[in-house]
Amino acid sequence: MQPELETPVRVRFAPSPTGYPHLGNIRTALFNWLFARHWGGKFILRIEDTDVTRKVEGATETILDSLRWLGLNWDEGPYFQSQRLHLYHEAADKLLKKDHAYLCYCSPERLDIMRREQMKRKQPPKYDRRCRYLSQQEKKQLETSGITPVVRFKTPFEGETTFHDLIHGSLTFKNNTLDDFILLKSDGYPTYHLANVVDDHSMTISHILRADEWLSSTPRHMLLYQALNWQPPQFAHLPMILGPDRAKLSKRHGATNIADYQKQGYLPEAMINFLVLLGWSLDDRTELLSQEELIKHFSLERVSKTAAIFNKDKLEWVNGVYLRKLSPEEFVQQAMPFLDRDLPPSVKRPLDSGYTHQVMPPIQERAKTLAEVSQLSDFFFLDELQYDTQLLLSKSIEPTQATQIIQVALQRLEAVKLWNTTSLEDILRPLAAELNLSTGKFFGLLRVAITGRTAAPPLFQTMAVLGKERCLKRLSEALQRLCSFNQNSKT
RNA sequence: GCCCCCAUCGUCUAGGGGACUAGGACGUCAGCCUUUCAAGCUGAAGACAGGGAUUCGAAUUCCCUUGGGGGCGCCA
Repeated sequence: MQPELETPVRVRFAPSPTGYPHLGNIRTALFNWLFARHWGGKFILRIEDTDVTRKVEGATETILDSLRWLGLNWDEGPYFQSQRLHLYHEAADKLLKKDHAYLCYCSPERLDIMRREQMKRKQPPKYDRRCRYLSQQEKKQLETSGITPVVRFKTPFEGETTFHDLIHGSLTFKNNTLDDFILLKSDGYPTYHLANVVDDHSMTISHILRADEWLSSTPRHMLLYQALNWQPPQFAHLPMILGPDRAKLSKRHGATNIADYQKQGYLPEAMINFLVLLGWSLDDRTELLSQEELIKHFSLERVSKTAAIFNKDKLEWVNGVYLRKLSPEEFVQQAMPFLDRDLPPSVKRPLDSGYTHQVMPPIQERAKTLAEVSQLSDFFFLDELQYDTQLLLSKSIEPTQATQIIQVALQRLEAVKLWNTTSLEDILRPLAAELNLSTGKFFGLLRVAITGRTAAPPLFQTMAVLGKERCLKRLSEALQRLCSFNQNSKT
């Protein structure tokens, strides 16, 4: 599998700008990139914009942005097929001249009707090759008819096409199951098959690493290489990434665009680590690999043949691991834009950097994505806490008792001079005993009063960061809540 | 309908004739730690799709069946 020494590794990522790149596209890009980096070859970017009707504005820029975000830097390109039309016409002319192709005047309507009927008769939908058998006279007539023809390939009727795939091994297709596919459309643009073969040849691509969905068009491509008398590259068809319903990944699977993952606060390193494990493994235990390790160890031999189902839970786990590996400074830096974006507008901007640094350490341990950060930490930033007063009343604490407890706590805390994690613990822990309460009950009550929720970072640390003033204010507010709650329940 | 690919725990995978009582990870469950949550630690449940064949021996090789996926466009 080691590339021949005389053929330098040149691989390409060739998306079409008809939508935003999804996980599968990016995984293909990643494998190509890793393969190039591993062998010291070139990673080439080519935009296959030959379908004028499906072109999506901004898609190319999104593709480039996504690759940049992930650090999948390219060495050449992006090339645009729409700017290379002369190459495809040249090849089509060559094929026409060598009698490997012919002009076809059939209308899309005729082809459509034909296909429908074939389907109805449960037959494989194939072009009937009508224009392949046109008489000289018919040809002349059609030439002057004003119809712009397409160019079709003359697929051999007999024989079979065999090629070697680096992942699947030797594969054979019977030629009579293929039809005369179109090379050049009537708008002058090439189809995928022609453009792909021409470009891979002219860019001296050494290995084609693409998704399995292309496997069945490979014999067509082989036939083209033969007809053009070109040496084909090596093929490696990568397993597909499927949605949880086992179907090809698409919009209805929710977030499949790679850009969405950026917005949701996944780190590019985590994304890469996760994606590489979808179809490749180092051994029987390694889950976490750095970029350097990936480049060092990546090989097609360890690419699996089976399609993988995208598993979001594992992605979240990987991302959590990478998030926790960040230094506190790096984490704050990464989290800032998300806080700025997601915290309620009532929190004044710009955010206090020093304060945010104090808040983030316990959040870093808990966040699976950066988008969760604001949600996990908003009570540190908010002036007014919104929560259900019921939270102050656990099964075992009565409203009057809760009121008393908070009053006592408030009293003691008001007197505190040195406000830090240890001093708070030194005061509150004995107080639990004094009140004859379990720490769980006591701290739990205070936690709700201080944070407005039952699950939060450690209490003393939280209080220390919030500061004395804010804590006392929140305790008073809790008392008020209990007060009005008592009145309401009396009436 | 035709052609092609694929088949190990729910999911990602290790496995290339004996090292398999089938290993790891996510998730799940239980316990520990603990002021809650998270993290961490320990443990548990959990798979070779089925049937033939080859072989002293098969998750591993071959065949069939079944299941899943992909392709069959003037889309890529």
